[in-house]
Amino acid sequence: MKRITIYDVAKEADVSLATVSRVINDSRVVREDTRQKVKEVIERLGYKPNAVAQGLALSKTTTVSIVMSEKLLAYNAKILNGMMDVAHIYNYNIMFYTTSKGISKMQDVIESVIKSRVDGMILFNDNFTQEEMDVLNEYKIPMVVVGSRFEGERHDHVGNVYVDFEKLAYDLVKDCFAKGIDDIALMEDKLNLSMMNQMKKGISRAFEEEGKTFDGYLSYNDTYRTSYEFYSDYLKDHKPNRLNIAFRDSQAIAILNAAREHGYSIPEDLQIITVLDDKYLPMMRPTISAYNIPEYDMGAIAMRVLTKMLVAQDGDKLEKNIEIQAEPIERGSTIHYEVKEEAA
Amino acid sequence: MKRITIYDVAKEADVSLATVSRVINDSRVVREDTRQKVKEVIERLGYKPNAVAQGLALSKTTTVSIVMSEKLLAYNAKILNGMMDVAHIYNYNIMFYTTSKGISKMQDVIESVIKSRVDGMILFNDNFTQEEMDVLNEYKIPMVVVGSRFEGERHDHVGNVYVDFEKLAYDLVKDCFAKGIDDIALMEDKLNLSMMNQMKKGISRAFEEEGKTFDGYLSYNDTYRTSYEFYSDYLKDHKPNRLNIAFRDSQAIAILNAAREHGYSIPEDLQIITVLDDKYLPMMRPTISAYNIPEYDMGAIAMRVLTKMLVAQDGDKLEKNIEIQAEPIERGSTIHYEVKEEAA
DNA sequence: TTGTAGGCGTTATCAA
DNA sequence: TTGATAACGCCTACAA
Repeated sequence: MKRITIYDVAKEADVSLATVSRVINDSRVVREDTRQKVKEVIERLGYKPNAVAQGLALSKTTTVSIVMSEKLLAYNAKILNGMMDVAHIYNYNIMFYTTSKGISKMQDVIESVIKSRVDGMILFNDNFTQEEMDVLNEYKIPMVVVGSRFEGERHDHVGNVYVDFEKLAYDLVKDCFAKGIDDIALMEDKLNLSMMNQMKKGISRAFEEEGKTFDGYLSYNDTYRTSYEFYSDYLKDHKPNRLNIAFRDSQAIAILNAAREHGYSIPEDLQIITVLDDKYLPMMRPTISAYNIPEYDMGAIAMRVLTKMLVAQDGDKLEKNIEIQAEPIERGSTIHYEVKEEAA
Repeated sequence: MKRITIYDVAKEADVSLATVSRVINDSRVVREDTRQKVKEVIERLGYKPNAVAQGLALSKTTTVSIVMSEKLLAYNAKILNGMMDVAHIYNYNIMFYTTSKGISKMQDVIESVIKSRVDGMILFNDNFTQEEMDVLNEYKIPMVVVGSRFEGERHDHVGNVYVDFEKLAYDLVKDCFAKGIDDIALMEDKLNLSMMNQMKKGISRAFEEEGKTFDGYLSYNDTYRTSYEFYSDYLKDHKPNRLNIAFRDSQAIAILNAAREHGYSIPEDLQIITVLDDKYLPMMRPTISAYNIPEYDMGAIAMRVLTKMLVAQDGDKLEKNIEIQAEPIERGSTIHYEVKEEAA
């Protein structure tokens, strides 16, 4: 069961190992007939180059790591798929790391990432502290932060692929004002705190521009059950807000179920819009409006940016910061008004 | 920016690299004061052992790969979390591979897995052919197949952590018979074909034991949209079956929505039960019954079995095949009958 | 076009 | 208890 090595191939093909190395690396200096001979032997022996040895020899592992929190994993399958596909196209392997509260802290992950000498990494925003970022910065590992706008210091080795949630929220609220709605609630989502903050900022900015103050931030726990109970409770001594902004599906569904059970109808009494779309939203009755965030693309772009960073020479200018556009999708949980665009 | 190596540490600490190697590997033969000295230097220089070089020297990478299909990723977050946590506990890194129709075929993945010299791998069932398995078998890579019962040849290097869907389906149908229901439909799920087949087998076996034939297999496409349309159509010239078995949430929800829109009420006119539970099922109205499959544990167990296989000596007997129990969860979409158990 | 030899960063064996 | 030194499997000048 001994794994066969480049030596075995060389001996069998009666050439030196350098030649074998050349053919497996597609060097063009090797004569056609010897190339064929070597290839035949490789095939016959079933030789597979040892990537570990290659990595050591080249100081380059052609693997990049992706690290995200376990909690977010369930919501980011598409983004992950985008990353995986692009990584595969560029022949990068993926070292996958998750962080979880009890078991595996970001610190451990960073330690592992450094030891395994990956060429670069992708980090999900909301998943690291400034301290942790500092460690990473010491090692100057090329990385791209994905999700929301990265608000830390911009080093040359970090890129950012993001949705501008501040702007999204701002635009949404401005739009509501134009429709005469200013009774707005934003449901907290503890899973995405920095995104949450950016949303809050955007909403507040819109309010302030009208000389108003936003006070519709509803803070509670982060599961469906607790959201549902919270909102059921809330409705006992509040009327529902006219527009309710939820971040994820389960919050939106919690509002929907609780409101209906309190005799309210949607969208007449209250409207609901979710930020992150999801296949479950159109399964609800009524269907729930959301934003179309091209998650797969976002992952794909993030990985592509990273691969570009990895091959870039010093001095190459490349766009490491890319904003992803999110478009509203109107469904049954919001009322459609005439679009107020002036230009055709 | 040169990465510092064991040599740098050795020189700085004024010992040989062998000694440094000993302290980072917790060898007990090194004198306490030199250990301290070396440790201090390691700390000061921020030295991190190069896992690639270690891998080469030891012929052991302490990484295992997980490979699953992109489509399944969205449904298997918990199982993945279980695997990741256990891997982390045992200090294994994870090489993550996904297969997708257009981009990355199983064959490529196998190629990569072999090249990267992982110590073992976890495969999701329904994601490989016999041929591919044959390739893997040649290399005798320790692996565990997770999900459903593995029906291929049992080599010594493959384990299996699974839910017995045949039995689950059989028991469910027997139960129905006992309640006087024999009008049963099973919705096809193209994402999980081998599980589907095992379900079908179990149902058919139960029917045959009663001298009946099962003909309620409803086959169609695999998205919510198409399921919904299919079932809406189906209801135009069929009455709904009394019991409808769905595999995943979206199929169950499709049935629920379509049936209600046709004026049927649930569970009075038709009952629905889903195999794979999910947080969305209890959000529906009515809430939808399902089975409790401990997914996180399943992943954790699978990874644990793999790690055990990796350290096992030849001749060690260890339980590589583990069945995971699934318990029914009764919710609003099924009618609760008195349990017919005899023993208290 | 091919081969030789040194290096990539560790671990392990054997002496000292 | 420590230190040389030979692997581990590959790549790449440099020489032939």
